[in-house]
Amino acid sequence: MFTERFLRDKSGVSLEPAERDRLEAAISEIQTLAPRRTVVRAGEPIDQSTLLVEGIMSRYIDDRHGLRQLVAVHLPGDFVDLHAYPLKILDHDVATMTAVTIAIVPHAELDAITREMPQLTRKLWFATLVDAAIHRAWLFRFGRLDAIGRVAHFLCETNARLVSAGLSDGRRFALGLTQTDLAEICGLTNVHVNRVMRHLREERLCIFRSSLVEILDPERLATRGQFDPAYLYIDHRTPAHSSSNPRP
Amino acid sequence: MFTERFLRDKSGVSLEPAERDRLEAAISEIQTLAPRRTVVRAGEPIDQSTLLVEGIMSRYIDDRHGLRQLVAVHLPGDFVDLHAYPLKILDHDVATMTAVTIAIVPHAELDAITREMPQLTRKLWFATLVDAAIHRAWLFRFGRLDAIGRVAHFLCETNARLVSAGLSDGRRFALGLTQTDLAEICGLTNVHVNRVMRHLREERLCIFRSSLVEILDPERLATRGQFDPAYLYIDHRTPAHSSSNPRP
DNA sequence: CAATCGTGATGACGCAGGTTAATTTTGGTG
DNA sequence: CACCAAAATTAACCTGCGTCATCACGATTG
Repeated sequence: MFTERFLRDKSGVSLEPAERDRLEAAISEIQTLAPRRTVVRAGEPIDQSTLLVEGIMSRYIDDRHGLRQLVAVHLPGDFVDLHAYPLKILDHDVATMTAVTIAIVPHAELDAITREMPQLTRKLWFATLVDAAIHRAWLFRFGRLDAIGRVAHFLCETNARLVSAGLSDGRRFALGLTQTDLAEICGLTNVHVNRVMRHLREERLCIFRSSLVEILDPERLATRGQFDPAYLYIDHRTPAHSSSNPRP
Repeated sequence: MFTERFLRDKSGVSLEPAERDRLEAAISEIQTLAPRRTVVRAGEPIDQSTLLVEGIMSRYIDDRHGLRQLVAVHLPGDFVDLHAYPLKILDHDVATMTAVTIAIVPHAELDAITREMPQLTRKLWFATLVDAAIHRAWLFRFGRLDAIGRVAHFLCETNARLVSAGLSDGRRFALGLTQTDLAEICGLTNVHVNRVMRHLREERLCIFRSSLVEILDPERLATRGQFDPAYLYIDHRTPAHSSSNPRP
């Protein structure tokens, strides 16, 4: 079940068994990739999309001098570049951050789905719009929050998404990112991210150890980052999947 | 023809006559609204979407202290909150910036369209994804550009979109925004936007006069803002609509 | 026509975060 | 276990932009 985490817990769009089966059948291939590999380049026509099964991926835009701005971070269950199906050409690159497992879905299969299953089509559309909502939250983060707030907001967001994927218990989760990665995500320098992490540590809000993030005080961290999870469209009627394996 | 500008010049998704007719038929109502009115509030369920016919609208997220971060600016032809159709509840507010004319499309009509016209559905989906691409360009603007670059980038973007809507000749366009509006858009203070405008004026790049924007040197302005219009998905095979009325 | 208000313009000053550069710690590997 | 590269940490210094304050101008309005 490679699509197991896709749209899991999303409000009002949980997949019917038939829809999930159809999506599984649409997968043409499973791949594993090494960390920090570019998967899709901006401007090149593509005819398939990538469902992230395991690991972390990113989307970014290069500036003129080769520095990059991350515009999205993707976690297991995300349909990373589903938007490439209607767009055909992307405005950004897609890359792995950690080692990953991905499922490839050819656009021809999506064509068939849109013809035959309008309800499932609307759910796929929904999935791309949650990504857009996350873009907007990032815009808020950049425009309204200081450095500490930005990092706090990102950690709250990632925690909430990982809880929904069954990969965090709400306080501790594995995240194979460096402080420099965090800096690219939050639009800061790695030096300043380090200052921020020290602050969060001394305030007993959060400890970041590259491989393990530990949120000591979720509520205060959320307040500091003005984090309100509504934009993630997570259905709270379904409790967190305690059956899953939050990695220590 | 209220939908006349919708998806105009967008690469590969121009509407068939039958599709345009269907969309026109889906409009339940035409409204005119005063400037600076909130149209949709975050968190409230909605069952209709708004097509902007005339004027400028915005989408924004409030912070805890009531300050707001703009996350999108919409121009004539934009389907402002089409994403509310799959999402049902929005993560942000929608408001007018100038006086506007809007067309209301009930979600029940969109239901019918998704059931009956999968090709048109894909084009509607496409339209929401171009908005997401613009979000990403804004993230780049915030993360990688200084104040002058941000304003330059926004002016280039707006010019390109207005050209495609037939509302700019590529050098001059009407834009009913104040410097304070620009500040909210670019994540700056109005004071600093004023300094930026003086710089752009003195460098002979652009003159901003609230009601009229005049781009003196499009190429250098684009360079200064690292502006590459690819993310707008405008089809350049179709030349600008010289038949339309760029307002002086 | 005085009063008010929105918009634009400009100067003085302070600070959050960038820049540069070293040093230490960590984790992987032969 | 010695070695090395990547990551984390810290310090010293600098600057772009925010903050606060004031002033000018044109458009409304009583």
